[in-house]
Amino acid sequence: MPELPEVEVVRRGLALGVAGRHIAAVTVSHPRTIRRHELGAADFVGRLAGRRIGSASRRGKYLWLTLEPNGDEGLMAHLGMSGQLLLVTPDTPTQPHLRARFTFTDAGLELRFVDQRTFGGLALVPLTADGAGGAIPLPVAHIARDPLDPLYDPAQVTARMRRRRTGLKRALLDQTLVSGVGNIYADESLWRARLHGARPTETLTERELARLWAAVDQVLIEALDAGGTSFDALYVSTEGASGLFERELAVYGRAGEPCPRCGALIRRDAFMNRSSFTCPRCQPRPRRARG
DNA sequence: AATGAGGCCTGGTTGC
DNA sequence: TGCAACCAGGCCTCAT
Repeated sequence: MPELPEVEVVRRGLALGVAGRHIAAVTVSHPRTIRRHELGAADFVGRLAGRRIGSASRRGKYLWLTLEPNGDEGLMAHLGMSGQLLLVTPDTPTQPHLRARFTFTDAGLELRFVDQRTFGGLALVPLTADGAGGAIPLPVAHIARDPLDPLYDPAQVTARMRRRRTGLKRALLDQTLVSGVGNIYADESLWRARLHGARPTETLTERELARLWAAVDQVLIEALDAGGTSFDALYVSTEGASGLFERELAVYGRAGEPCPRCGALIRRDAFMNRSSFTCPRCQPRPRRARG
């Protein structure tokens, strides 16, 4: 599942593979893929042709390519659950779930958006000031900075978190509080910090939250170093490579296996129509639980 | 305003 | 064997 480390791997691939190149032509083969591009496929395709790509940026799980000459527009992408941005030779056979295709004037590798479950999408969007001298796509300007952002401020996130009246894991997954963390890295971070996701946010101490942010940083960086987590092979880099972090997962997807720290059996619980994995001994469920 | 539930999607897996 | 139900889950919309 693409969360922050996976998206960052893809961003790096795009920075190396498409920055500075001129788009020749674009084709869109599934309308849902550009559902966030309000003016439709013809507008999307027409406005991209001939544009030069500037840089590849990211916030949380969103990434975007700035478009020149003005740099005030961007091609925004979200991978959803199964989106892939692949750099392939033009003669590569059409993938079963190919949704969009970008060719370039230099006849080098082309860019393909492949997305089995179509939760992902592309849109051509205006960029707006991010309040710190940078730019951010207007539709995602409300997303919080992520832990790898130089301007990310854990003390501020701690303060906001303690004002919430919700459960810890729910808050950790809220992209307007801190972005980039999804179900896998939320569970891994909570396990490392020995916190249960059902802790009411207002009961968390500064010390506990400091422990959590340290764990989040660690998990994200280690996952990035491993090239991300390719839990069901739906996530790959621009070169088609799987990430290797799955083998490092302590709890996610490991129900019934021993906790790597204490040996108690990992449990799976339903949470928000999905799953949460915890160690019952390292992360006892609080008496006053929320979520 | 803040919080939470529901819906969108497809294909692999599971159970009958 | 065949079919239906289930599951993965990020994020948007809507209700409270």
